[in-house]
Amino acid sequence: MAQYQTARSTYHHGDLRSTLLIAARALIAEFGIEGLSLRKLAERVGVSRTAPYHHFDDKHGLLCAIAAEGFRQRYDFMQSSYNNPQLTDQEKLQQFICEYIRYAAQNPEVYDLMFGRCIWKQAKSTKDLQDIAYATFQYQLKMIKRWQKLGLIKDADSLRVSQVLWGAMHGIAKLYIDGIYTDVARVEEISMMAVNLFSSRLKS
Amino acid sequence: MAQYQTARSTYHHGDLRSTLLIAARALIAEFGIEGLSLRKLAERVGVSRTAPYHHFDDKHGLLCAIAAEGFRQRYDFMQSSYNNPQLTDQEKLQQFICEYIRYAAQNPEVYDLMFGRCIWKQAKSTKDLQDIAYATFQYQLKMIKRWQKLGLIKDADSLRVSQVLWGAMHGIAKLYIDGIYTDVARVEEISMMAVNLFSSRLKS
DNA sequence: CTGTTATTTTGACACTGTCAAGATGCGTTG
DNA sequence: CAACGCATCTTGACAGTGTCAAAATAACAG
Repeated sequence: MAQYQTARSTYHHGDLRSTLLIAARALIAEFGIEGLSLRKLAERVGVSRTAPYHHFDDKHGLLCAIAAEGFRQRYDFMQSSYNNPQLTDQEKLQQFICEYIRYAAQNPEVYDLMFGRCIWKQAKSTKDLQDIAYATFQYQLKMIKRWQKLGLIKDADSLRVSQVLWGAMHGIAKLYIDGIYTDVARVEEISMMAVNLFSSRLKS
Repeated sequence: MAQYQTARSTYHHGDLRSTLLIAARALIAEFGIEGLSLRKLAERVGVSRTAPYHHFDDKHGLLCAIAAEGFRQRYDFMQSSYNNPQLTDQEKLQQFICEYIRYAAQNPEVYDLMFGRCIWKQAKSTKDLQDIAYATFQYQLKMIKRWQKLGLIKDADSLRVSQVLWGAMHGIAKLYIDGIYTDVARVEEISMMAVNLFSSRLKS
């Protein structure tokens, strides 16, 4: 039963917080966000129902923590892609858009957590989370400004352009995640069309 | 207590199904989708907990019914806007985009129902619902093809263009609904930028 | 060794969706 | 008109859920 129990099984677990996070991600991958219950989680970890409450304020708090991890991961990836010297700027732009959507498609549950109402609609999203999320968007804005200077993207109000582009990526991702677009191969084609439409260097 | 009870309060309610739908929309507007419970709903309508089960398969079924209503409403609006002789084609395109996002912003809960995972991810979305949703997208595709012929939108694979545009509208709407974009005035500006970016007649 | 503190547990409460079985009354048929 | 069938509604029950309060336990500092 105690499948995720890492440390010796004394009364004090030792590293429960991170164990809970790992198990929670596994459960979410298996049953979806709706299917995650704190009690099931506690049972899997081999601990009592209310133990998680000493490491997270809330179920909400636990979800925030998972989302924050996702943001950090994405931030790192975006940065390393942008700084990759082997890519042309056009390729970076393409990779930015396609990888965004690909990440969302491959981590649907975490993505939903990161950008879903469950976290942002409530006023109580963690400060920690807000910071990393804001930084992520700022980085994206910075990249877009550079691409505009290079003439790869239409030169209009950078902030608004960035918001529309983000909207497009988010929307395509969401339509796939929520089951409206069902074919992942087509989503790739849609992504490429998005690259095409947002690039000002028109080929056709 | 029986605030939504319209007919005389005999044993048989008479028109429970539509009464439930009305009350459900009110509850959703008040507490959000997550905050809707069948028991609360039943109590408001002044009926027992399980009465709704004779009119809807499921809680899921009730939500589908509300979503279907939303689709019909949107379909009608889209059609009448497109057939409005007082608008130029450029204005129609702009209205199409802006009104889409405005509708979502003003009916966030119903919109979430219409396009959320809650309905589409489950395989059991009603046939009725699938039909009207499909028709809606087909109509949109038809409009876009026409706008392409008129040179208002870039002439590439219509289906893919349509999917990217839909993605953009959906994404912007979602980012607002879920509380990431918080200022409705800015969302209007973002919508206008979307119109600008998707129009091939560039002003700048 | 003693007391403080961080963890964890058990018990309990108010909710939720939904199934099974019984009660009620409308509508149609004999 | 009477009787039956069926749609409708109700009560009772069950297995879940998140979370609070109070008690139990172990680690740690003095």
